[in-house]
Amino acid sequence: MTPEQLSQHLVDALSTLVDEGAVRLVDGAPQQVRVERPKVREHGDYATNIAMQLAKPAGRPPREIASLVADRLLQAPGIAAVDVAGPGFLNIRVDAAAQGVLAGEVLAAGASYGSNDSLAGQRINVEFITANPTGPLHVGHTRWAALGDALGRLLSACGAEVVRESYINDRGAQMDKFGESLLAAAQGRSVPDDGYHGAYVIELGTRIDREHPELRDLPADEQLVAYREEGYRLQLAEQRQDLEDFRTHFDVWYSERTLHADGRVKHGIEKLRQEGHVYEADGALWMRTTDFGDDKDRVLIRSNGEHTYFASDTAYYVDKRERGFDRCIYMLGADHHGYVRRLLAMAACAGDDPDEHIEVLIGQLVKVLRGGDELRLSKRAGTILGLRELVDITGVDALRYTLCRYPADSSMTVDVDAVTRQSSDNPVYYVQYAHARLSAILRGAVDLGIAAGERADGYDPAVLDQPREGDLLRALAELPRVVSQAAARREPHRVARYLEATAATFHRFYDECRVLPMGDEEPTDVHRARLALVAATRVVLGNGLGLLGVSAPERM
RNA sequence: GCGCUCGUAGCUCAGCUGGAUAGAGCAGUGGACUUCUAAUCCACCGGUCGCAGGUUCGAGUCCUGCCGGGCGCACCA
Repeated sequence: MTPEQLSQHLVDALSTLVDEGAVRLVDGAPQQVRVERPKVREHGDYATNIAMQLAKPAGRPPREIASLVADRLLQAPGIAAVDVAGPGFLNIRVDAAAQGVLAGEVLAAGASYGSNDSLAGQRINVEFITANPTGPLHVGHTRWAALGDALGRLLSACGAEVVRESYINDRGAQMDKFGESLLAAAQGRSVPDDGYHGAYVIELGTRIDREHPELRDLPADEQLVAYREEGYRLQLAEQRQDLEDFRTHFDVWYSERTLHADGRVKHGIEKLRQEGHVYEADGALWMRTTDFGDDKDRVLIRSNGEHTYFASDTAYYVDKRERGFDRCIYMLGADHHGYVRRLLAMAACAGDDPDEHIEVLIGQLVKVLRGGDELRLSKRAGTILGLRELVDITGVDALRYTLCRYPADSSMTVDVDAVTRQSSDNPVYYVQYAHARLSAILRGAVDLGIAAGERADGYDPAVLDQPREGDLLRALAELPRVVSQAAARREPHRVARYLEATAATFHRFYDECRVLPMGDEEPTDVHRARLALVAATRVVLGNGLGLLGVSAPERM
């Protein structure tokens, strides 16, 4: 029995009570009842506080309602016991056989177990890592790469149509500074103070000089443009390669330049003008974002005729909506949180509902410790520990998992030395080890000629009546709600935490319950049932790791 | 000054939109491998949930005010 099925039994029980007039509720019986897994074993397999919630509207003591629900619920199939406890909790125990069938359900669903249709029909655009193509990606980008990609996988698992997008800031003054820096480096001059610094600038500059000696003869201004463009091309290619190697794939790389070149900026501003939120003042063109909660109005076109960055953003948003996305998710660093309000106001100015069509997630910055000191991440100062270096040190799995483990809105510290040194007690290995262990058992079963465990119907669910078996079954039953909740709340870290808890539950099961027959022992129903449970657990861990983009090894 | 955000065990962090005795990992102490992977398991140690009020049957969680850290407040990108 899954929590969802148990919930339904509770809903049914309550409806019956309301229909019979045993409980009077103005709004009728609730459509949903949440069941939770108690921390203490004595509180049953599942518990609910529904009676306490209904006490006030029903005008009766919670324990009295609980008692009525308990009697009714006991008549539902698969319910072994229902107790009223404390102020009015319902503690529920589920029949072993009813619980045991879950292993078969997991096996039947296979790779799709955990997926659901809670977001079916939604077209979602997920934008993350908006970087300047002027240097390697740093740790902050890396966090979003892991988290953004995982969120994309989660939303897809909930049935949404997801497009992952990265916006390229390839327009503006910083691009020229980049070009100047590269050229200076190529000519052996020192890089301007306000330019880009770091070893990669020297390397890139000299590389361009080496590969394109013909640029030496160009006039200075053309030389600058050539360096800027070649540097852009090479740097972007490197970013993309680094991300692909990190298993983060973008469906669309969106260039800010093309927004202007294709006239989409003009179109976007026109759209806002039609909505009536654009005006001219002091020789500049403004958007009246204060109509929708912004602190002040924002300039789209400066009095000198140049478009602001915000104008590009506006056009980009309008374009996303016109490409058919119901919802646009932005994942921004904490240093941009001051931008949130105007983005939401901008969406409202475009005639949209900010609660419905746009969503901004803020990720706290990542601190990096190395040698006990905090590393300041400045691209210009050249003190960068990049995605590439981090991956080289820790490996893709460990880094992705570590970055996915924490909620985006909490700051985190990555101690490079610790990650390097402790690589064997990183939680990712704990989960992966469980998967490898499960795989080893299943290999052993094949060797012994017991293949029944792989089949959904090849076992007797009723023999899975040990506490550790029940714990494990209930853990497996959680995956669907973990996935839908993690997706709904945009919190991939819940998947990681769930995997750790489930791996722990499995390790305890393994410690106490022998799965394969020993020696010359003949396979029994218990062996076959436990094999089904083991196979189901492997499916769950494999699917969960997949949602985080982390590999599920067969051996370690 | 205004705004956003975070303060939970020695360290890194969870805490399932208000539930029962606040949890993991690491660090520390002590145990468990003749048979499926010991990268594992078990036990112990460890807390004024920043502080003070408030809301209610019930608050780490919601509200207010302080204290402390981070970040942001452009006709910059």
